[in-house]
Amino acid sequence: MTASSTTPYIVSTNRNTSDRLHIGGQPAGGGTNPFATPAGCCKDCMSRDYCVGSQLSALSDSQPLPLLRHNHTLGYREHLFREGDAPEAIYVLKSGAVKLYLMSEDGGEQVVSFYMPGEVLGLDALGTDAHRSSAMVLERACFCVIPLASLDRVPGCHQVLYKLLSMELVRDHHTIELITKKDAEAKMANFLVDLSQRFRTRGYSGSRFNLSMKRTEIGSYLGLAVETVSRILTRFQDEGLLQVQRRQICIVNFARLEKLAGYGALHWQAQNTAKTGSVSLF
Amino acid sequence: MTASSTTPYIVSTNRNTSDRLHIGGQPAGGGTNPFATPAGCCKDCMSRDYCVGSQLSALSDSQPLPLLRHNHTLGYREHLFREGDAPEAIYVLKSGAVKLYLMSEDGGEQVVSFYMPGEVLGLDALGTDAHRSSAMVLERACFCVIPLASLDRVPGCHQVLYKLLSMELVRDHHTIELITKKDAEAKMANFLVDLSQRFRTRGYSGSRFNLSMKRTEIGSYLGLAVETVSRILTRFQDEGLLQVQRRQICIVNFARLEKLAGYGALHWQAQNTAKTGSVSLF
DNA sequence: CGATAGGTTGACCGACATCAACCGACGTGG
DNA sequence: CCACGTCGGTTGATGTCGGTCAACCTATCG
Repeated sequence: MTASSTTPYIVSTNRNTSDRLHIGGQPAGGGTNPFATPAGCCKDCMSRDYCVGSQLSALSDSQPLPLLRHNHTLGYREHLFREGDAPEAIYVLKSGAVKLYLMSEDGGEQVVSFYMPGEVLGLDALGTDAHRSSAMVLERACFCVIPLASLDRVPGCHQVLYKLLSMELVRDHHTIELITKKDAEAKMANFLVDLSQRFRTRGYSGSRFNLSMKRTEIGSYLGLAVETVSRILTRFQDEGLLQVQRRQICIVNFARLEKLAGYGALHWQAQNTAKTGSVSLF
Repeated sequence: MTASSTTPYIVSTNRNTSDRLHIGGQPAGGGTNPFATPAGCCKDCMSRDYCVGSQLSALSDSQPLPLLRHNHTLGYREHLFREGDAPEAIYVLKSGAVKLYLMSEDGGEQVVSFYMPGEVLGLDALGTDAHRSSAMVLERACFCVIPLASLDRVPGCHQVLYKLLSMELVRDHHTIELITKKDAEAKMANFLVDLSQRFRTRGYSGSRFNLSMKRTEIGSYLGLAVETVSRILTRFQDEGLLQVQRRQICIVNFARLEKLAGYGALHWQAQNTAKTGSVSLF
């Protein structure tokens, strides 16, 4: 290991060390904790431009969002909430990475989605009495916590929450489509393209990043066996699409990956591979 | 075919005839259109007890829900809304059946979910500027239409809407689990058990009903080929689990079907088949 | 009556799960 | 510091579930 021994593309990055508060790319700020929210208000927050949560407090720009507990941090494998917990707040992920998953009675877990900085967790319990899924930290994470009780006091918050909720629904629908209609290769390509784009949006490199989840979790999310995930990753590498070393990914040929993501599916989807335009299901 | 020729269990039912406003089971009322909402108010609506939409106007029980256009009806294959349409309202399905689906650029369609009377459509576009999915009528349907503009005037509606939205989210998560972790048999069993329970909730028979969707649509929803759906259905019949004739289903051994639905998955889920208690993922 | 759409059935085979062995990284304790 | 166990990841061999192709059946409708 120790990076860059075999592949010059990949720069060694410190993963899972305690001081690492960001995911992927370079830390965008130099300070101690660049992701600390200034005053319980998004106005001066550096994540503001891509943070979907910031739309909430954008409403109350004049005065800071009340009752916003900020800079709540959790370490690897800690839970933000678990199935059955009573909903108390919604959480804006500021840094790190989180997975949302279901637990079947037999112990098997089903990863439902991965969350990146700027995304909002806990919405799926909004009107209910209990969380129906668990959220576990994959990479030391820092949150803005907005207690449900305080939401009422944010005028106009509903529009924003509705939007976030429906965005999540739409995302899930795409996930369903991805899982049912595409073959393993397309699933992986899609997954990587999606990650890449989300990293880029956040100001990180879209071509060099590291995965915050293990193969098992990718497999669970995409409905593939670990071995398949591994194999496809190395196949992609052999074909010159990307470089991979454990969790570190370096996308070499994004266009081709994108093409694989869009078509290359279960045969009846194929046909017009001619189309070259950007596909981008997401 | 012509019903009951081979299987004594199944009673011939008139499908898709113009006067048939309900799905499955027997019509619960004798009149002309038993599903006509009385006065734009849920108070006297016969679907009230199971209608999740009724929670909305329950809030404003004293005076009827304002601006509620009711008894909007659509025929087979008509669209309630399409991908790209600007959201105008939310729709409570009063009778009939609807499918929600996505269209991939290559023309393939992905069924995302099926809706039954009492369920609410259009929530996934609430905070947004366009529908991201299409809703097509599978069986002549009748809706209560609640224009988005009028929602504000219903005090306390947000709690209800949040709840509906998160319920939908949770449902989708279960769908994802179903699709990724279970084998074809378990998927079908799950699908049927789910349908059965929803019918029962609505006062119809949970053991004898007919499907409002064709095999293709079931296949798309579950991520299976049509042929597989067909084969598994006949296998279930051969094993004495149910009787099937085209769209008509009569569940004979519900317990065993339920067991298949819960476990019987991809091997690593098996193990403790000993447990006999009710499984009910849904 | 023929045309068409939905559904069933059989034969075949390929993608992917499964099983098993192995490897490197990492943490712990002697 | 090394031995060792554990965990995550890779790779190969093998089996099989379910997708694909093709033919056929049945109901429905003009």
